[in-house]
Amino acid sequence: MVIRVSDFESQEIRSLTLFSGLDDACFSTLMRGAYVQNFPPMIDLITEGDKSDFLHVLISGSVELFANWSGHETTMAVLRPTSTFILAATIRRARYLMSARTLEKSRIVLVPSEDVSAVFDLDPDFARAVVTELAVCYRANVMTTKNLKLRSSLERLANHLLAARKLAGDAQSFDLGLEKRRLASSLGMTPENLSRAFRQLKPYGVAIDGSRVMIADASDLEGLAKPSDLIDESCVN
Amino acid sequence: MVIRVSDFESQEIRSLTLFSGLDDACFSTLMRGAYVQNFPPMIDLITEGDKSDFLHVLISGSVELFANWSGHETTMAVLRPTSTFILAATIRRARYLMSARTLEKSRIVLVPSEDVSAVFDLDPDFARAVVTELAVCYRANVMTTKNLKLRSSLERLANHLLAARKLAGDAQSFDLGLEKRRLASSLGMTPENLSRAFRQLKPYGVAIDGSRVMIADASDLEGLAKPSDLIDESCVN
DNA sequence: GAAGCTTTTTGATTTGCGTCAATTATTTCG
DNA sequence: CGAAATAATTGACGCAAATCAAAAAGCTTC
Repeated sequence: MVIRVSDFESQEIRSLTLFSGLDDACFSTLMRGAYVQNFPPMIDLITEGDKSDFLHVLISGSVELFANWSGHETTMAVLRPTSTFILAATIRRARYLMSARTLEKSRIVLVPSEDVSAVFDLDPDFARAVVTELAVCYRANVMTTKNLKLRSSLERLANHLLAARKLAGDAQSFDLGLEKRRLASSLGMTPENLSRAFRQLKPYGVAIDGSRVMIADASDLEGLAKPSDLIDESCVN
Repeated sequence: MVIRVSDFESQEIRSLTLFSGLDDACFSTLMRGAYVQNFPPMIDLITEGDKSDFLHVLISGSVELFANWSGHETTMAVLRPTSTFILAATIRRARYLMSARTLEKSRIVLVPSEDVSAVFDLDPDFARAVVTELAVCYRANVMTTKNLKLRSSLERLANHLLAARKLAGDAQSFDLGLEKRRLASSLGMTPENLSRAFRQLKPYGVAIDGSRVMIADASDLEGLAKPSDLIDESCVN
């Protein structure tokens, strides 16, 4: 059964950079073919290698992008609302390079690839929005690569914590927001190593209780992390 | 002094996917403001952190994209003709995330960012070409991340050699095409470790003499490398 | 609230890979 | 061409991080 996108959600989707510049007619075209779906946690949404059919928009909950090779699995990113995913595959009409699963109960809008393509040609503003969104994602990916190749796992963790703190409005304490094993995988390390890394950060004023992180003095941690806006600019997708 | 783009080079640039669909008027607009420049080897073209002003098109020679952090440097990619670079920064009008330098004597076309932007709005075909190019680059980057996170350095080398062999038309022997230390950096390893890795590949029929690589039996090496078109699809940029 | 699961932590051990240092090969350039 | 510089290789060593194993702590679920 197809479930239409509600007006309320429409509003929310519209607030995304990808859709904000769009004129009403075009936006309606996109939403007409789109449908919303609720998913329980740990549901596979897409599998790498499959052909892409829909642009996904995460409205609530959280989604993990991950990849497999030769028996190994790695977390590529953890997405939170409101963000789009697999835009590149949608545009290329190519096979997915990553798989996706829900982590929490999630609400997701699915926009048919053909509609995205059609509106792209119809509305120059949308075209510009798509290319901007893609450029942002591209740059985020470059940052990921730099992060992996230039930093040790301890430095990656330190920078992640500083970024998370910033996202939490520079709060003195904040929630980790995801399981530690997934954080570990996303940072390119094992859960065991992450656990030890947290202890190594104690002298820098980092305390952790469950999923609650407390950073006593951010500038202390920054001394170790050496954050750079050419690597750490917070960009979800 | 501004050097115009020759007709011959014009032809070559046009053959790029980015420009192929473009109508003549728009292409002329782009080329009118563009200029060509010759660079000796080892010349810094752009520096990460600087604001982007030009879309770069490599016509001949080769260019290294690299990044620095806290005293470390890593090779992000080595480009060969004909390819564009820093398209994402151009579109976002943002600061470069990577630096670039010539490796060989190179000929490069510089297209002002404003012109790219203007033609993007003017010509839907160009808009589509830009978004396609960007999507390709994005996907290449995702592959890089998967390569780094899912494979050991030996596996990365093995897959690189198989990809290079393919690029050389499945020739039994081919040139490495870049210094070993840059290859090492681009694969995320040290020169010393690369040297050892080459020796480890001997039992798999890999021989190396200077920059000449010989692969006796590709299928043998594939047994180790386990190449996947979701990671190894050859895409330069 | 206890039983059974999963996740996290901790410790012991191994290993892949980086670092340091020295030698050999290769390239550059006067 | 030969000297100097740069790259590549090799060996010894150390460290970061993975693996293995087991205990502890958190979650479910009935």
